[in-house]
Amino acid sequence: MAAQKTYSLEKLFRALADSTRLRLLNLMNGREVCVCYFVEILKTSQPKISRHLAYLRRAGIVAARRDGKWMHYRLVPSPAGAEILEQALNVLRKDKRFEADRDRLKLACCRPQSFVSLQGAPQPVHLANSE
Amino acid sequence: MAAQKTYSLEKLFRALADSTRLRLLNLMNGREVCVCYFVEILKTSQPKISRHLAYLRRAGIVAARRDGKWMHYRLVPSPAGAEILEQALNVLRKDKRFEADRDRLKLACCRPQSFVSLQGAPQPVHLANSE
DNA sequence: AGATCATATTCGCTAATGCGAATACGTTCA
DNA sequence: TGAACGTATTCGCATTAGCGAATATGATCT
Repeated sequence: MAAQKTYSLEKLFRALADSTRLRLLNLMNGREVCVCYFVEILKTSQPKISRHLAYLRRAGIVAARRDGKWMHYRLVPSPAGAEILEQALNVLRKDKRFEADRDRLKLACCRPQSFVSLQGAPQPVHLANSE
Repeated sequence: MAAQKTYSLEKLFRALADSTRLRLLNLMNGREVCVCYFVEILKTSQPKISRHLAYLRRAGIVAARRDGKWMHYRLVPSPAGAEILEQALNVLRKDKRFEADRDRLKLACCRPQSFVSLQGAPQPVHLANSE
């Protein structure tokens, strides 16, 4: 349909060549997550998170959904170069540094009341179509 | 052994986030190739090729071997994040743009005499340990 | 040793990237 | 409507990456 100007693989790798974006993707692996959770878990400034999410969105890797004042992000089911992305997510799953992020996310899901910034925020929701 | 300062995955993706480097890796997939062949096939300046090869070498993805005045490059058997790299090479194998490079390389191997820059140059040699 | 060849590196320069700070936008609720 | 909240975007800056041109290195051959 759309003629891809540059090598799509290069575009994908560019999108993956940043640790903040990798951490975001890792957290989105299997669930739809609200921006405020990213900010809390990664302990990073909100504009920075937002910019990287926009980057991933433009790259066609994630999709956003508005829910009142909250924005939820999830992985796009089958973007171009999906095998690579799947493989990357699998590697992240095994990496201890990224596991720590996921653990903190789970903790925040269990006890959102102990995180000031998450009061009243919609919790991440597990996605069905992910293995 | 060596403590990896940055996320190794990020490093790998950075190395793959450039079309020249992807084309080089594609040509090295399964063979050890002399620099002059890269220059001829990619129709790119020699310093540019050399710099990108140095980048891949520093990233631990390829290794160099000197043979008189010629330098041969090949993929390192099992670098960090090998699954990703393998997957990437597989995607390149299916991509028509990259296939064209490989076709030109094969042509150059068959008829090196018709390429001025390849006179007397050692031909690419197929590697055993690649599937 | 000097010439030649293949390859590597250095030197500006330009363009792209990532960031914090500030600000704008869109929604909800009083 | 206006205040408050969550999120997105803009701005200015510093760092990095990629490039062509020139030059350096290392090997071979006379």
